[in-house]
Amino acid sequence: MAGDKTYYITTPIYYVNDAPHIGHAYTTLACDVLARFKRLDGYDVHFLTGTDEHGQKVEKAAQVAGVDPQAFTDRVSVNFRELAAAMGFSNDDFIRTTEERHKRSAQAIWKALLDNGHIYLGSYAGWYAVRDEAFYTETELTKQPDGTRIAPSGAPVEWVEEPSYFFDLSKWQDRLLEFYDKNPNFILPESRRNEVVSFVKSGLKDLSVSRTTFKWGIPVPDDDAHIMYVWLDALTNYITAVGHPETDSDMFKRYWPADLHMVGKDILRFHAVYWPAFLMGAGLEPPNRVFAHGWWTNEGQKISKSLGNVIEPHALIEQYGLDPVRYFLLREVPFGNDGDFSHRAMVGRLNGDLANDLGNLCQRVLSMIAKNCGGAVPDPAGKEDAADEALLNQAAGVLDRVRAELDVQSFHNALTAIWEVVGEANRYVDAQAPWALRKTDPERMQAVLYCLAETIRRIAIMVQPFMPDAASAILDQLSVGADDRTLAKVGSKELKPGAPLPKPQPVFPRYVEEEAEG
RNA sequence: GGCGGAGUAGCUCAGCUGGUUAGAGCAGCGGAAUCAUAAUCCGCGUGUCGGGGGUUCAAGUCCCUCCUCCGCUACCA
Repeated sequence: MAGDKTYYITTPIYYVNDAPHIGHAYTTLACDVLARFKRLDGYDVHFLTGTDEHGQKVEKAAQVAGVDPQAFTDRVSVNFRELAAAMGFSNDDFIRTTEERHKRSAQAIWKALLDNGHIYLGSYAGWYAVRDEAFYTETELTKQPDGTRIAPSGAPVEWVEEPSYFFDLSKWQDRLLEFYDKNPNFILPESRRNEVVSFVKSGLKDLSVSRTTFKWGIPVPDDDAHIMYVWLDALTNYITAVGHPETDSDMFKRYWPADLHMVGKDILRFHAVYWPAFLMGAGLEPPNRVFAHGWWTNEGQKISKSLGNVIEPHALIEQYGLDPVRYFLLREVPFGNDGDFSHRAMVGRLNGDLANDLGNLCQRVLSMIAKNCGGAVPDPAGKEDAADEALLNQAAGVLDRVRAELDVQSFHNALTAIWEVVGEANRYVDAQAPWALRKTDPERMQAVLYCLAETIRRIAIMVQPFMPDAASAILDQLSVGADDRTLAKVGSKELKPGAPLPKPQPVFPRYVEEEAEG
């Protein structure tokens, strides 16, 4: 039913064992804004998120909880669905790697890789610490005076060999470099791209893609002694969700390759190196882009469980409101950079940008209309002048900038561009002084208020992807119909003079500090 | 160690292939206005553009060097 423009965007699937925190919310939020924007821009969007449920950590966590792994993941996976609901995310699907559709898909990609000669059985050898149940590289180890080595954790290590299937990653170096070269925006930001390119240039080793030391995973086809390496399993979710292994299906042909995999910088390599190699090895196209965003600190402090300063999305929403939090996360920090979350900065954005600039703009204009125009859309009645056209044109023209910024995931620049219009509208109010025109030239006052209402309408439409509820509240107050809120409506005068308007309501209440004690 | 990035006003940052008196937002100070959520608008910055050297008619913007900070340098995900 939708048009021929499609947009497939994914979050990473979150490791189900983690408690949802600001990082998860941030990643999915960025995708949500892009998905919403593209939908408003006429795209057929598929927006995927989900949970990664296999692996040794989950197996152990389930053991500790005294339940079987499936029951355990059934329980904790819900936490991420609740996060999505709380943050207002508009994902079209929520995938879990323990679902049957995914098991089929993962085993199919394995078979394709095997059939194409990219997977072989060998043995994995390395320094293994029994106590940590982990392998370590030579460089991570410390040599002791007696010649033995110990892990960073202090655990003794031993040289062990175990059978393992390998993916022939070493053969993909040139093809990956060629791919990066031909697709300069495959990895963003550019600095991350440089890191990946230099990593690949330094040489690739074949990748162990099966495990025999634990059981909680997808069995390797025709060899139950092995389970698939969690990353091969996990990454495959992106194609499972669009119908793989039915690569001839309408869904697969429609959405693959994905337009964007959004990831945190910590998992870039898996997405920018392994994943395209896996896909090409299986005869499938790599995605169009992987964007690696940064991390948040809390009041200048690195966030960690041991410091106890983890930021919970629910707590933020509770304290500041959902839309202000969404706005802050994408406006405060250039997307791609690390950023700091502080109460002071949050309140500054909320009271400054939202309550004072946009919220008050709406309130002052809508209440003047309510009081002086009979609670209906004002009638410009041929009293428009050049200043009006200038403002309206700016409001219409900014859409192209917003679109261009979002196409490179520059959320902060997109918002800055919209807020330039907000600022211009506030200056226009002061310059036109409709409260004075009320006595001297009521018809001109109507034209001014019409221009402002129309400008606010355009702003609100563009704000929708970022702050769906607030934007909706503004558009409701302008009596804009549900079908008239697309980006296609930004550039034309849509408000009908005389159309009745509801009573104005403040959209962004100021944040008032609790009384300081003492 | 190797590779890469960064160091610009109190704070957060823009400044593309070198070219008018180096910019924005926030914070601060002064003023105007009163429609509005005491919100808005206007005005105010002598910044060694990390240090030093060089190329050029001209450098924050190119080259060399030094200092500081950060990221990557593979198999827990």
